[in-house]
Amino acid sequence: MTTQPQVVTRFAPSPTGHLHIGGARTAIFSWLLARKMGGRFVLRIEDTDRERSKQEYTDAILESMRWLGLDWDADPIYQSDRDDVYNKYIDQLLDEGKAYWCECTPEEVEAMREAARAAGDKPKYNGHCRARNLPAGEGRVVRFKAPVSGKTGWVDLVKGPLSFDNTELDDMIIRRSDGSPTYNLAVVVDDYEQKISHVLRGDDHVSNTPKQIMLYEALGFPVPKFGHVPMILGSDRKKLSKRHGALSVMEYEKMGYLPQALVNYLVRLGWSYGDQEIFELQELIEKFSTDGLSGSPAGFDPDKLQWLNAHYMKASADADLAALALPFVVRAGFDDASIDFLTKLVPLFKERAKDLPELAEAMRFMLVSDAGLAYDEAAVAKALTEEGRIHVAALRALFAGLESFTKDTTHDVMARYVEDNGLKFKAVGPPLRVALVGAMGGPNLPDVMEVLGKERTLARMDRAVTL
RNA sequence: GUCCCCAUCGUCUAGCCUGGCCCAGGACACCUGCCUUUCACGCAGGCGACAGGGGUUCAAAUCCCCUUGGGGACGCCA
Repeated sequence: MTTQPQVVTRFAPSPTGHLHIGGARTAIFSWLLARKMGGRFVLRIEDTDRERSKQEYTDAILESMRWLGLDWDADPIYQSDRDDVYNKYIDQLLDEGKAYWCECTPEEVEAMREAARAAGDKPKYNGHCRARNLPAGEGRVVRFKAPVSGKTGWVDLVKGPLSFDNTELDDMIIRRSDGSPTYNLAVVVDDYEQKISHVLRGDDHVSNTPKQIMLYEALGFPVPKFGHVPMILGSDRKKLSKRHGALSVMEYEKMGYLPQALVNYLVRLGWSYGDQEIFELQELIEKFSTDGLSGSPAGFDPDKLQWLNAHYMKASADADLAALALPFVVRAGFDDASIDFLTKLVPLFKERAKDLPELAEAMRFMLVSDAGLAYDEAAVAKALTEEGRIHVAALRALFAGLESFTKDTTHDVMARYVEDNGLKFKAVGPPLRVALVGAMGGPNLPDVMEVLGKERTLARMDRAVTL
């Protein structure tokens, strides 16, 4: 039986910072494509920049991936311990006359670029050492002998047919003077060795693609399919980058967003499936296709992320949301809060918050001690009038006689009280609310009382009438 | 400067490939109303876009060209 060539995608971060949302989005797309096609998703740490790469960033990136729910199929490979592999291929290119040693200094090359720029051309290396047949030597780099005519093109998964005139490209360095490979060489070698079939990456890589295709061809490797997803723009329509407002995935976690909300938001930013907005992870895998990817850049909209976050909070099981909220509750000053109590609180509050800090804040009046409850002055003035206090006191007496103190029994007591005295609910609701909550908003009173319990409910009412 | 890409409501987008069903649909945000003791949720409405100009065609958001605007890339970074 014949098998389809397996789909293998990859995410190849460079550990020079945390995983930011742009990187996270391409990682998600790549992961989705692999999962959808029943293929493999692998990781590669591109740490050839020895100056800026840090292990702690690698760890943080992997942690963010896990948090987002993206799993990978093999241990990540690190480019930093593959120099011999790269050199093997560089030597091959050298042997075949497809690359050459160059002794031009960075300053000299810069001068060439300046000259080209001045002439209105694209800044390029001028090929000074191309035909000199220099041997290896201290301080020398290896350059790739790029074709000087013709075109290099491919059919992009996102943008369709794309092509570049080879005269646009120069002889790129593939091996630095310190012996390490440069990005373009290392990517090609690794994508080949990891058998990557589909490369999904940011738009900022399109101009690297022809260079890489040349390398694939020179090396005799099959060329994978490429798809370039547009950048994420900030509110000022500028590219979102590490130094320009791109927040890291970790920061969203700290701000109290749920991973599924971030994933859903990021996926919909640049990808669509008809009019659908909400996608569970499993559904995303079923419905994802590179066909739905948009070719135009998208602006980041924090409001919509918030809306999705609110949605996923509402959709969460109470206990799960309670666990998620716990750290935020602790941070709000209640380090003795228990998951059990929070689990009872969550159903009353999850529709009233868009993120975890808001949730913790909304629950504050339930978490705080009865004596420590803060009363909003305006609310007290408005609802705890003389008449209001009379109702609170009367209700207090009725509640005190209750055997079973549940939302149903307290509700019945209130209903009967209102009816017996020919009142409107509006006359007793607000004063009771202010007595228990300290303010005018919040969940249904019977729900609040049930969770608070009889003792605490009465304590708050006692305190309120003396205010 | 050179090359590449992109262009539908404020934002994300559907529609564009395979012109007519689109005087353009959905979502976020915003506004109004309903529900409710309150806040929120929810529900029902509303506001709001085919960048401009030329073509092609009986017919263009959809195809072609130009202009404008935006983005990206031009590294011994990735």
